[in-house]
Amino acid sequence: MRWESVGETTCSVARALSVVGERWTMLILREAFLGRRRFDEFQARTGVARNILSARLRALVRNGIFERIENAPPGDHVQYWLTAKGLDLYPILVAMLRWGDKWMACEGGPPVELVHRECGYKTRPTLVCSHCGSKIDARTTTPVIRAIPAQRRGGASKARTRLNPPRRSE
Amino acid sequence: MRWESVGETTCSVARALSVVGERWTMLILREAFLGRRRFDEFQARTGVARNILSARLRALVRNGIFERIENAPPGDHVQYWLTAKGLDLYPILVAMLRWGDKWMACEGGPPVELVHRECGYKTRPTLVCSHCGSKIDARTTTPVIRAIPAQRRGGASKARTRLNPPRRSE
DNA sequence: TTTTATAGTTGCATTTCGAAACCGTGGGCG
DNA sequence: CGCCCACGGTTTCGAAATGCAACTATAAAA
Repeated sequence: MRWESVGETTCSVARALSVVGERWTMLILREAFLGRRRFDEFQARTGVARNILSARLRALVRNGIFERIENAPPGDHVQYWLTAKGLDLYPILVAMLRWGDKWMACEGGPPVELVHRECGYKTRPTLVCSHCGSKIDARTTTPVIRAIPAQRRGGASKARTRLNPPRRSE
Repeated sequence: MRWESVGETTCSVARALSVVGERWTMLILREAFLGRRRFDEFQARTGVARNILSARLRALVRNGIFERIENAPPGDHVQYWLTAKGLDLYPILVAMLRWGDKWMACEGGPPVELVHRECGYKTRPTLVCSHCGSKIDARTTTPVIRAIPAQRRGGASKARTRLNPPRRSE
């Protein structure tokens, strides 16, 4: 299977990855969420090669993540603005930030912290249940398959695996 | 800049991406969170080529995401178990799932839903502020840079960009 | 003994990436 | 006018990653 066809799956994760799953794309988006909007800014901040950046930006515009604005003041430069669809990628970025902070920490603590402007305090955004409001993790959540996602091979006989969420001993 | 060196950045997002940012990796993890543990299961479910899968699994084990267990019952097969570090990637996957559900929806609604076992209800996990508990998004949060992340070029004079979070008119 | 299942590895054609050079437009300026 | 620079790319080309199929190794089953 080629990577380009993961977006044609019925899986929402795969579809999301078809938009943001390429190398550099999330780093470009990181810069966008930090307020950068120009080609050369993205290039200098992320270190991505210019041709790759060009291709990624084009794809992101095509996928409705960025809006490309020419002749934008000040200076009439080209600018890339996050759309509502793009802004909505924020939780993915934050989830990566939090995991990186926890498991790949630099010496001296996380280089970026978030402030929640509504309450004014530093925040470490957390995933909670939309129903009961308590914290969510892999152990306390069960996936329920609704549509059968196109079995690749027919072999669903005795080797059928259970769809239980993972539970380790530790 | 080569992709392999993004993990040496001080940015937590980049460091996270150095572990889960390769093609196929998140799809392999999706299957892991669905309870798959075996090589051929991952292969059949994701459609990734076997050599690529082999390389990804090796890297994930090296990075402490999977634990590789040989001679595991039943059947003495090799199994890949998520470690605590791996299980903690769940919010990233869920964030992608939620975004895909919202913006790349299939006809007929999302193919997978989540049930929160603690409360017993279907849940759509949401990111909230760890301090005040209200919903978080890109508009209501401000990043604060703590350590200066190694400027690539010196040009931080008048062209210095503001570090404001993006705000669109729409 | 032969077949099957599992977990890979190998070889090779194709695709993508990465670095640097180049290009086109527009402005500032002497 | 003629020159230089900033910006936003594109082009070129060698290097690396990917994708597919075939092959291997090991152990169990038939």
